[in-house]
Amino acid sequence: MEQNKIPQATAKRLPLYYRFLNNLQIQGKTRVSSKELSEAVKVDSATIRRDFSYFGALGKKGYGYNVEYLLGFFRKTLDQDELTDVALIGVGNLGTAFLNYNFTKNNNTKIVCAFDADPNKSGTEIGGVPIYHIDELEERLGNVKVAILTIPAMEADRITERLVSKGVKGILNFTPARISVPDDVRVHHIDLAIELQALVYFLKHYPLEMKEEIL
Amino acid sequence: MEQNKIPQATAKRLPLYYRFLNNLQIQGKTRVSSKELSEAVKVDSATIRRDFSYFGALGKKGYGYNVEYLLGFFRKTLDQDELTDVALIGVGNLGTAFLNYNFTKNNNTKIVCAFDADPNKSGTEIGGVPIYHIDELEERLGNVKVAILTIPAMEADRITERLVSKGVKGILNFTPARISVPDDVRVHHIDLAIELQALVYFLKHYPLEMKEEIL
DNA sequence: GTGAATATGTGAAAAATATCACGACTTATC
DNA sequence: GATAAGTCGTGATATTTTTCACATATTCAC
Repeated sequence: MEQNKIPQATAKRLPLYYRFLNNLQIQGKTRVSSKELSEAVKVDSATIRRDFSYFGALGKKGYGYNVEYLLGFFRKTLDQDELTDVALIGVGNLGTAFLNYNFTKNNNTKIVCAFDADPNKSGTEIGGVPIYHIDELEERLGNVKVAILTIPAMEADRITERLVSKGVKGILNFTPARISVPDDVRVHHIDLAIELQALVYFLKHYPLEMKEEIL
Repeated sequence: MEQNKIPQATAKRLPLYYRFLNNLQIQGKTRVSSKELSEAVKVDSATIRRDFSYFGALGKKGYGYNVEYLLGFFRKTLDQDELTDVALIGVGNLGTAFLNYNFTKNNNTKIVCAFDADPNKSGTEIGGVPIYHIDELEERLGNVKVAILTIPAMEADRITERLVSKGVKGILNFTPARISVPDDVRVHHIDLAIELQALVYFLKHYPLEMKEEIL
């Protein structure tokens, strides 16, 4: 809430910066320049400096940035200290990939429950996350505010409605369906087929430019 | 190559438009307005009209767009008639999700081969796609120009190098690693952990605005 | 200390993207 | 056919994002 004057483009890069700073610290590096960081994350160094500058003067001229200080700052900014609970809907291959991925390690998010329509999956667990039948969604969801949707497109609307009426405010939607939600619910779409098609389109129509990094 | 004057933001939306037009045709609709389309794909109607206008006057004032005509136009524009072969590297949960997803149905892309380091997977196939051992990459890859990377981050650099030296020009990178490639190779990063973190960040810091659709 | 090298932070400019708003044309209705 | 309603295509404008380029400050080597 503090300053939401931070451009969205910047906000989207913060987790990326955070992870690389984390890597640097693990490697024992104590300082880093915007140029080095730029090479690592493939973002223009001026953009990085600009991004950081929205939070104040975090670096030192002629020196660069102190890794530990910067990391500490971002930890607070990105709320790395409080864990956000997440629910996963749809335990197919994609859903399973999420469950096996240990988000908590580098992230402030944790998948606390998963749901699937297949009764054979109910009662089991993957990656330590219990899987419930989708019919139990309302009773098992608790106070979770964020959900990952990895179900068939056909069911997206119905499940979304149920999630929203249980108070979910953020949805990471992997289905091709463009779901409708109230204004106070945020949806990020990640459409794998479209990403692939867009890549192919760029390859054919935007020949060898000096740029990468479109996404 | 024709006109690469089409803005990249527009180009990224084309596959989305294409898919929804396809749905409309299947539903038997013959005409559609930018307003209707807008509601379906959650993109401002003026933006849609602007996007379309880069390709000329595709619609009719007072009428809207003819679904069949528009679809035919995009089919050509998006090269839906020629199939692009794709290789998949890394047959874990995420990779398997891709193999089971039938891209060819609505898309102009086809995964023709997959590779994994696990010898138990070599020789098998998933979704009709043969899986080879990663050691056979060079001999089995053939003339494939696009690859999907669903492997552990640690191996990203080495595999990328091998792909690039075999002539791959486009990589859809799902690893958290930011890979380095020559200027004529295009990489799109999709970083699942970062997407989730960004969503959480937006939820906490950008309270209930009237906008959705950040991604 | 001193000079060279390094790197930030930012005003200003550029580029990219999104939106407004309206003239022009089409369709539908009576 | 005349009127009303609907919708595109686009000039103009607004907004967002990126990049340039440099004054200013710090570090390093000797």
